Amino acid sequence: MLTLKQIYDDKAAIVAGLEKKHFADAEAIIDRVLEIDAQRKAAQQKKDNAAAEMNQLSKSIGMLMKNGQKEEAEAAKAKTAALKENIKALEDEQAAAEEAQTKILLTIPNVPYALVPEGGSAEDNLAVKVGGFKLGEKLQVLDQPSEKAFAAEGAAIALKDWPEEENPESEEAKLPHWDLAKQYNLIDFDLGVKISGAGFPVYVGQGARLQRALINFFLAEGNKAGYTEIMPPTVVNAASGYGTGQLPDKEGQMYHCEVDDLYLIPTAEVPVTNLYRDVIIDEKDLPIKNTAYTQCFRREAGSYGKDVRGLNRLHEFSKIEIVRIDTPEHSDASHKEMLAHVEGLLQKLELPYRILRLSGGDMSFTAALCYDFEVYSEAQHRWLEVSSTSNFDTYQANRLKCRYRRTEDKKVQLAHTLNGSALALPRIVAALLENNQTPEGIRIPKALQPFFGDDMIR
RNA sequence: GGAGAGAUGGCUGAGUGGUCGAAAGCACCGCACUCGAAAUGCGGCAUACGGGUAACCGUAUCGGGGGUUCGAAUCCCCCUUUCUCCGCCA
Repeated sequence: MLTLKQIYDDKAAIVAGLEKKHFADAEAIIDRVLEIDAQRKAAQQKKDNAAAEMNQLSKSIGMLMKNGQKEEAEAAKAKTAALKENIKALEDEQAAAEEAQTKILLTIPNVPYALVPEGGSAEDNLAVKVGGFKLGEKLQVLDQPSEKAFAAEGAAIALKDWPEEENPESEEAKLPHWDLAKQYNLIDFDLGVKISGAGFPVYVGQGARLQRALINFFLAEGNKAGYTEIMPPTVVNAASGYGTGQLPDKEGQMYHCEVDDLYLIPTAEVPVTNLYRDVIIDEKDLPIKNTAYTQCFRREAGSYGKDVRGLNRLHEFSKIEIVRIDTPEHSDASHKEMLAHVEGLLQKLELPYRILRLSGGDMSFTAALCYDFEVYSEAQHRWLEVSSTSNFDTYQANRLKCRYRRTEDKKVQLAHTLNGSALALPRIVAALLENNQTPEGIRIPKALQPFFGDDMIR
């Protein structure tokens, strides 16, 4: 949720930012918030004054009682009734204004950073780097350290100009992962349908072992990079849903246990970020770096077609998330470290990837700056999103009331929150199976072999 | 699931209707003493919102919500949660 201070400080910038995010009627809605805010302030002033008067009166009644001046006390008491009613009315007025204001603020998305490309769709996303393959003459930033590549703005390509012919296609024909899953008996989709429904695959034998290997590999890499491992609950209350912004924005996308009013998490971001809800952190403890593996649950209402085939889109899947809490001054550096971490994972898995800076219209509701990582599926001939790594600036922190105390002046202020997938399993598995198939079996990348316990799925 | 006892500031912990936003101790910060440190002494030390250039002032907050009362940390009701006992159980 945006802060009122952000709006008061630079309304024009906020409105422009919201328009970049293709948020309709930005100016009118912001004006409405300010209008309600004026009412809120007026009501509070009146209420505060009335309450101050009441407090004075009550105090004097106490003194009079103590001194045995009963009649004077009774006279004073008589005056309180009207005052009390007035306070109640003003309190209601203030509460109503606050509620109306919050309700609107919750519907306003975060404001994108200046770096975010203009545009309303995925076509406008900017490919800023590729790795694991060469992209002709188009992107000359290949295989460079992240820091440098992200600085090389000139080399970026909007997806609408992406040279499809340069995609890392294989010479020979490759089977899609749903065929491979059957051939090697790795995943049983039909059994999943029987016991749960579509989108709940059953991993079997080497398929299940591959899941475990990837989870352990990702957690081990996270640990190596200094992230603290967290194992949170997979079910959260509504307050946590609001804290990270899934509610009310994505109400229908989460599984909801109505009897207990609990939600199945769509990502570990929710419980792990909410660890810091209503917390004031010492600046010296920042940045906080956590990683967590959880199962993730998404209803994915409205998805269809090739997007949901095989492992491409599931209702339940495994994901390792990295979450950071940081100062405003350092959050950008944190974000870059996270990007480098995710990139490193893809390199170790020897997958061809591209990194996209999402356009204003394609970013999530809560993000200020977001990069997607996609890997190329040689059998499906398409790019699959495997990570989304974002900086939320103070947007989540404001809802969470996640603040930190600055060392220098002891001031309390909102922290920045960041998170990213590192990584989500299903599409990684799809690409691994499809890209590494050989006549002898499916090759396991070197880095993963110690975790899988073999160099090949046979 | 049943019964009982709790939930107070960063921590410990006093407070059972009237200057209680809250004693005291610890922790922390500043100053004094000291060559320096320890010890000691003095002072400071919550958050949000509103007003004010500011000093500062007002309001709210003692797990959360509602109620009684002129006045609630204190009394009543509901919820959450912790502990103890019983039941059930991986």
